[in-house]
Amino acid sequence: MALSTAQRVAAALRARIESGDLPPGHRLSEEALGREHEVSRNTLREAFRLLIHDSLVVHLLNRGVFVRVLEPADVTDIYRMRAALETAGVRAAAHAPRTLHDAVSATVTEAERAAAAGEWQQVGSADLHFHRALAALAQSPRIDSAMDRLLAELRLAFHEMPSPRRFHEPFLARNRALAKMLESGEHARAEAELTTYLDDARELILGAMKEAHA
Amino acid sequence: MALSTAQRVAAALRARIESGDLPPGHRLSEEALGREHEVSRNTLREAFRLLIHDSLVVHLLNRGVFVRVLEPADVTDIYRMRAALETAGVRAAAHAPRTLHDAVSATVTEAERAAAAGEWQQVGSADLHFHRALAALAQSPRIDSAMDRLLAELRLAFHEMPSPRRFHEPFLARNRALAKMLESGEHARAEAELTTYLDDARELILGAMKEAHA
DNA sequence: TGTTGAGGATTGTTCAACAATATCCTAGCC
DNA sequence: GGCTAGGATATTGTTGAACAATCCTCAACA
Repeated sequence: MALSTAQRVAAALRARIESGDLPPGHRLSEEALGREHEVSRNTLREAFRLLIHDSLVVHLLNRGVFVRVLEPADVTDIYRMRAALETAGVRAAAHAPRTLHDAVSATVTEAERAAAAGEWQQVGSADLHFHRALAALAQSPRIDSAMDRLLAELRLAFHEMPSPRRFHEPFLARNRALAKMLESGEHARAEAELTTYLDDARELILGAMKEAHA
Repeated sequence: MALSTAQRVAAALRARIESGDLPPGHRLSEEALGREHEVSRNTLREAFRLLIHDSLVVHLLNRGVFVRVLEPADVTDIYRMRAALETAGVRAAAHAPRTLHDAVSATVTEAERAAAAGEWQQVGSADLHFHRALAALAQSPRIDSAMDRLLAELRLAFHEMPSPRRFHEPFLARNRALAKMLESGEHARAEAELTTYLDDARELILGAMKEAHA
């Protein structure tokens, strides 16, 4: 067993949350989930703690854990921190090894292939990979894991998106452009573009959220 | 019951770690500590989880929990992420409300007062507060809590510092200068100074660590 | 209509027993 | 002498249970 039981259960729950099987706001009953996944309450609670650390769920005393509901303020906040981490990556691009640059280009290609196939869900995943690769240019394990957590949170907001295509399509070309700027060493321009890019993306998500709740 | 047994034990362990009674790298035996603190292993494990969240200890599957030991690579990494977050704060300084700017100045004054009193331990705390205040200019709760965790980790490295005064004294004036640049709107200059500032601080810590291990 | 309180359901805490795993020690081999 | 295999031992992982504390529901009541 390479993974502990709690880690295994946490991974399963994470998948169920990200797939929408366990929707935002849903309460995770200890008794029900313990029965479904065939683990004791103690182990399940340990799994919950792992998810809490990823802030995929929130814990309310004596009330249990709930799948996180993303408020507009959360989206704004997440994009602020993303901007900080991805900017750090872009600024360190000059000192990053070739493998990390190649990884950035690879994610753009991945997104373009998925778009050509009409797999807009996959385009979304590739887009997240692209931004993770940008932050990875900073060569910092702590930045990497912080990015992973942020993007996992953000995935919760995507559930409210009506049309993945309408959201992701405009960014395909911008991702490619950004990757090209990094390749050619136009770091200052890349940094400026990244800022407006993230501002635009944030506004699109906030707009969609407002629509969904109206 | 205001505090659970686990919280009480966690506080006791935290004190023992910070006092050096439980040195970095030391394994926290469930059986031994359970006997000493007169709690069951399960309760002790709950206490461990609280310490893990503060990253005061690390958990290795089937091997137990160990008092965290900071490697030079960790210090380098922490400073990379600090640079990303504090730079984000400085760049957002123009849009930050007055109260946040006042908070920055207040921490500088706090440090100067402690230095005048010869309380170099307090100067160290004030310095951490200063950097937290810088990051806070970004107005992002997630950045704030990430900074808190980074600074808590860094505190472990301070244990290896032979002379708090020699480390902190040179930065008193630089903190004041940085605060002044922000007040007067010299954002670009503040950003540049912050970068070299953090590089210098990192090298000082790395040097002290190398000395301690030699 | 709003409030109060009993009760039932759920989580919080702790425990001790059993299973799974790592570590250490010894014997045998090169 | 140094090294590897494998079994004894020590330690952590997991479980189910018991009990306490808290929240929620819903009916009775002012």
